[in-house]
Amino acid sequence: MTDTPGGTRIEKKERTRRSILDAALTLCEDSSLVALSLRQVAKEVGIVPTAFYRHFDSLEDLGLALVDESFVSLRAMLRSIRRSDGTVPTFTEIVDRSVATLEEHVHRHRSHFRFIARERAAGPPSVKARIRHEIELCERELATDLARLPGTDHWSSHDLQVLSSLIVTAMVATAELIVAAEGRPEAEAQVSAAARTQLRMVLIGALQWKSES
Amino acid sequence: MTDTPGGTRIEKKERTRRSILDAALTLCEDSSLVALSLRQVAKEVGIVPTAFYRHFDSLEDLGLALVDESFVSLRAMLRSIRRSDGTVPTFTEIVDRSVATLEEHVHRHRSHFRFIARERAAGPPSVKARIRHEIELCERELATDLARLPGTDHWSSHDLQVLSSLIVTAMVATAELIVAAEGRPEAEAQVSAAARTQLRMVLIGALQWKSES
DNA sequence: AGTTTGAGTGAACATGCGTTCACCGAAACT
DNA sequence: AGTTTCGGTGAACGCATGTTCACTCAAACT
Repeated sequence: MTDTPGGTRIEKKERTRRSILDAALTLCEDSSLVALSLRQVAKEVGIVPTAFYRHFDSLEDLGLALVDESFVSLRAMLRSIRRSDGTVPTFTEIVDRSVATLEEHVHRHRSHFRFIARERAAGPPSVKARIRHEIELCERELATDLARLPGTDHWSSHDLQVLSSLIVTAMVATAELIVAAEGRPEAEAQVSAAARTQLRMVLIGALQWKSES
Repeated sequence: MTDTPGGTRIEKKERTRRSILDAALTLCEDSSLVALSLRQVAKEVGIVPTAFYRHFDSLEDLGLALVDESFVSLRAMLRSIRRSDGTVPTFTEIVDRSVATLEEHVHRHRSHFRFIARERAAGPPSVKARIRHEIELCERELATDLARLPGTDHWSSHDLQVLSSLIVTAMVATAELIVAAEGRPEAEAQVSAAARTQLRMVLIGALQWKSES
């Protein structure tokens, strides 16, 4: 296989593992994990099919590793959205900054986002379950963030959760549209403008609705 | 093959075609179109692999037919939501009726909904494109419905479209959750309660937001 | 220096794949 | 009655698949 010189045995193994993960991500780009073959991956990496088993028990196992990896970068995005710059931001600032951050991260980790969007719906059951679980964690994190917003003091955690899941759903859809708008900047600008509008509608609407009840 | 007696040649052909569509829908239930094999379908239907070509040019062609079929039932659902009972309904009534109708239709056409949800993200490019197009049509239909609601008179068609797409996104997500809650009535009740809350938040929020601008 | 470990090898297997082709036989036409 | 149409057949092709097994040979240990 293509060996960048570096020597210690575990380093070499880690390098091969990375190659496998990257190759798999590339190869199932326009199909799905369930349509991916072990031999295809091996050929792409430049190893013999059997060597694959030194790194993963099965393609499903590989899939789970890709899910974990993808959510590491997704979580980094959430953290950088959450990180406030000291001043207390307005709703508009929060919305603008969140959508801008989403846009940037979708570009930087395009194949991870595509992988999640695809396998969430079409992956092997265990992969789907893991993704569902990770997204639920994201929703919960967002719910605790929302709880810190002014005007939500008296909300039940259940209502926060419902609002949070609506927002996450809308943002996942937005991410998919950004990916689809790849290479058409004006289309992407439209998508992010729509996303900002939607977020504002939801936030203002939720607050308004609550103060009525 | 298994022949229910009926005789005229075109009837027989139509019956086989149906069997193929049903078999395909069943077989890719827990994988995807891209992981479906022609021989599998043929075996399930009880015909020899080559006979498949008498009905479809390729699996992709079959996929497109399944998309069309699925959206026929989806459109029926939208029509029955739109059909008013004469009286002018309140927002709450609209929301409750819409979610109830969605719930009922997801149950009645479970595999169609699952198919769309899956192939929308993982299908062959042409199938994905067709689904994307059909969903856009739904969004436009909904936008014209929203325009008939009191309080939206002065909205731009663009804003209506943005709101509409948010609602469709939320309802697609809800449909997926209903499918996932299959056979756990209390989980499903939670999902539909959350969907009603989300719809109310969005509608009230959008109206409020607009009247401010 | 000698031994163990373990990533990568390469042949072999049974199975499944899409597609081709010439063919059959009954329903549908003339 | 005679002919055409056409859904379904079955053998054959070359190729890709997942998994097994006994193997090599250098890095990592003792």
